[in-house]
Amino acid sequence: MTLIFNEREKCGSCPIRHRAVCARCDDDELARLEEIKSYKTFEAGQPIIWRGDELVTFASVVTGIASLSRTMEDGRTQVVGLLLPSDFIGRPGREYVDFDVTAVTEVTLCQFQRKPFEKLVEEVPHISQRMMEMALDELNAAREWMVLLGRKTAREKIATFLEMVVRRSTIPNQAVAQYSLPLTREEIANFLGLTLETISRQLSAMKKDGIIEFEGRRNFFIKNLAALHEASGDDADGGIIV
Amino acid sequence: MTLIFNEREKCGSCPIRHRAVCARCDDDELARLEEIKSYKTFEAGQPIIWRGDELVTFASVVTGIASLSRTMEDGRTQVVGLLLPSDFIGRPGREYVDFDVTAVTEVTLCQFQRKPFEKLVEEVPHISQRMMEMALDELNAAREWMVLLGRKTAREKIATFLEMVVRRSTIPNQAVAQYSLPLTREEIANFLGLTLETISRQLSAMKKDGIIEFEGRRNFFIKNLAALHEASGDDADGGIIV
DNA sequence: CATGTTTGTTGATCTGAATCAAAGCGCACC
DNA sequence: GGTGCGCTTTGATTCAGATCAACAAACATG
Repeated sequence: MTLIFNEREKCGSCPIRHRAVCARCDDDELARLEEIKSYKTFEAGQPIIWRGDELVTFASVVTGIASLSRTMEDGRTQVVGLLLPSDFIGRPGREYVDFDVTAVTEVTLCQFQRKPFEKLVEEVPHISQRMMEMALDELNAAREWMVLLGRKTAREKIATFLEMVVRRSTIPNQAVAQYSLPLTREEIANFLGLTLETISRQLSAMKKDGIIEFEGRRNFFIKNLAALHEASGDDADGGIIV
Repeated sequence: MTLIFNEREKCGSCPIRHRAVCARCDDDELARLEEIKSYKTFEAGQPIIWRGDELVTFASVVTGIASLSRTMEDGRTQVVGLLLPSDFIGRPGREYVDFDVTAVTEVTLCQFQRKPFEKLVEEVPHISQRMMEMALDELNAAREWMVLLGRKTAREKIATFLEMVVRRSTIPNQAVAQYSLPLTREEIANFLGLTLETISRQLSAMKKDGIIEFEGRRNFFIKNLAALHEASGDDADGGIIV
């Protein structure tokens, strides 16, 4: 459903396979990638790049979670996406960065130098095809999120968010059905277009309604998945039709 | 700024040049396009395709305006984008349609058969490159809109919308500075995540504040561009950095 | 050119979420 | 195992925008 939480793949040349890049690369192409790549780690909370910065490298998230956001002059901020392992950062063909990228947890990136990477995109057709597909997937995710932001109630927004966390959990430990919120209340609020108090209140309400159960601040169980889905405002099978 | 209102280009093989397709095509490629294309016209208000429909053709808007939207089970609807001449409809690699497409005005499409078009995308590298760029542009537009939907006030939303109309007007007749709303109050509301009453009230308020002046329902003048921009909540030059 | 129909305005009232304001809880750090 | 700080919860109040309800203006239609 979203750019948020994409499927992960292992890759020989790198701890993860960069979805956009190496899935169909031959040895020669992989070698070219090796030459222009480097790793960099950011601590939780650190900015990775700011809107308006000159774009000097592209990158793939290797571990951790980063957020893509925009902050207005008066401080209101909207998170427009989450970046998970294998997600791509950067936009071939642009000089400047469009949104702030921030490390939510500790984040390791695999960076690629801009010019040689752009050359690669131009010369290797399957890379631009893959990037097109990724961009279209993210576009769909962004549009789904527009519906959430524009038309859903606070409760529906949170239910949708929880469903997303459940659906995209790294380790789907169905046995216990225990999950973990990747974000603080405030970050969730900025992602859903609400305030942190509203997040807190709605989570409490859903707890009271027997839909979820918390264990500490981050960990939770789903006690009633059907009710959660019901509360999300999405039809039937949560956008399997998409 | 948005997918909405893209720059238009003339094209020999077609009343418009399909931004994604023919900009860099050679004669052979254009000939292949000719073979798989056909025109179709839809009346204002008519649905063009529904979410969930099987995707059988791609298309480029030739004339008119179409909207991309999602309607929830209870009727709440969110417009997630407007499609203008030269904008592309469809998603190579997908079987089904993700959002409803509706003719806002009378719309003429130039349609391409799906299979041969996908083949073309695979075989002609510059087409997938162009489509990637388009998708990335639209992604950016969608994310900007997410900020609007999630964090802007009613007045800011409408000011932003008016600015967009002004910036992207087909004929920038700066002499008179008269513009025309492409949508009804209700459509604007569904695009901005508001109700039609709020649109009407805010437009009246801006009229009272001497920012705009109406002539009939659709036509308006900007009396105070600086104030309009001020009201949009965007910084400095309206996202030229983007 | 009267008449119905759709679209837009304006007013009154309601309400969901924001805002303002304390507490409470967890957690890291001495 | 306190002590302080950053999160989180909860309560009271406000307010922007929704909702409900007329009415008016524009437009199409016979």
